[in-house]
Amino acid sequence: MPNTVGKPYSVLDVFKALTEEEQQLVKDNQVHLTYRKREIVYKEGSKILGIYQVTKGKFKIYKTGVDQKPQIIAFTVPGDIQGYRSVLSNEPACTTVEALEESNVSFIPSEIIFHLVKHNPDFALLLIQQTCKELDRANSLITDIAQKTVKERVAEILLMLHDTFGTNKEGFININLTRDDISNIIGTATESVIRILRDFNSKNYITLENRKIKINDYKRIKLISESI
Amino acid sequence: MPNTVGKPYSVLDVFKALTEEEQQLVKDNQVHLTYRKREIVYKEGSKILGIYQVTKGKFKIYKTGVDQKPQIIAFTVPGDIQGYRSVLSNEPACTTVEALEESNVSFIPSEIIFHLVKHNPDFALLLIQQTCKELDRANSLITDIAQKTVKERVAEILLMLHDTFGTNKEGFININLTRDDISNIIGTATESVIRILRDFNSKNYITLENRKIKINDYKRIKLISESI
DNA sequence: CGGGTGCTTGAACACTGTCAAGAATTGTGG
DNA sequence: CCACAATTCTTGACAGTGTTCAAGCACCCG
Repeated sequence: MPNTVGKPYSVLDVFKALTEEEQQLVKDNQVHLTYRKREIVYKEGSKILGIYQVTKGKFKIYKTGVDQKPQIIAFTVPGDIQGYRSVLSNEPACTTVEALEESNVSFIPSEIIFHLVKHNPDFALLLIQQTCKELDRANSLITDIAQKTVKERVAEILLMLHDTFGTNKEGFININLTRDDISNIIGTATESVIRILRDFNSKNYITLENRKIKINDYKRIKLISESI
Repeated sequence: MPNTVGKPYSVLDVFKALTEEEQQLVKDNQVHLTYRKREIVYKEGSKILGIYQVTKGKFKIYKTGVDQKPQIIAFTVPGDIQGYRSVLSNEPACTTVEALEESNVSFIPSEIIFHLVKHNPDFALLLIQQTCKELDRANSLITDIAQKTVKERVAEILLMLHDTFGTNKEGFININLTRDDISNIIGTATESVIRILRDFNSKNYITLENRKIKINDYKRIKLISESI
């Protein structure tokens, strides 16, 4: 079975199941919000009043672990919805959502979401499928973190970032993460990430330019990520 | 936020949302199956044709990782449903389900589940909530494995097993796992688990009797699990 | 009661984390 | 837009945790 951690993030457009009337209902009740870099949409433990669909930009999703160290669980891509777990289960948020750059979201109040789930089974089904997708990814991440070495995980995360966010015209991955962020994805020390990136760089598998990363030898990185 | 890995498994009875008529439909279409120790309900990658509700016994749920090494993702308790992700997303199973002891399940064909999701929004909502619960647990497990030491994880897993499966009259945890199983939950070498269990045993925090484990000093184990 | 599986231990060593210090980059206020 | 402050990055040395390998023992099942 191929793991799914390394697969690019993809999104089910859960709203495609809506009737025109329902789409209008969403439109009439949604609120557009803008977040600047480092701004927080909601915090782990807080009550939230609706769901957030990302329309532009990127967010990191994390939990707070030992000694307040954040553990990054996921990233968003445009189209992603966040907060629906908390809303539908009527529980406090179990993760924090923080903007990585200037980003926009559309906020849709809980009542609307409940109304849609209650009246549109296709919408409910898509929501279940989206959750299952996330669960599958989480399970793969567990397996990876538990079994792979730090070097393998760094390689894997590079591929995932590459495939999820794409590259600019020079081939650099379209995301601005600190070394610390990367270490908080794979659960290791910042220095370890730095050393491994430097190592890949010196072997020319990747090119580093401050926070920008270009993958030169995709196949090689792939092999490393698969413990070969 | 308290982590949820250490919390005992609990189950939402998703079928409580059914009307009498629907319950009868399930009853008329379900099939009761028995599995002996080590028997496999379904394997990662296989197509499955319905969902399985555990009525008696215990199963371990795992993914296959590097070098075929299994990574245990979860255990079942009676009432748990398995396979619904695969069914509802119409994708191959992403985990393997294997009996830890003589166990019974009730198999309910996909069509019935789809019918219920389509016609009973409360059932759909419960399914979403159940999935969200599992997702939250998975996220906590990621954070734990990524950030805690092996000793802390062993302590945490002991508490989880204790709280999930309870103890017999002598105080031993009601589950029969090999050291290898335990190492496959927390992602470490079998020898490491053995050494740590021996250490806890020698300090009288726990009592070992072959595969049976009794927690003598719950508070101490709790402290260890929280990196204190 | 024999074979297989699982458990246990020791020793060597590899990997990763921690600490500290300095360099580079990024962000901010004027 | 510049200068300064703050943050992030980098490197080295070292410690410690955890893995691997190997060998022998214990338990359990047929």
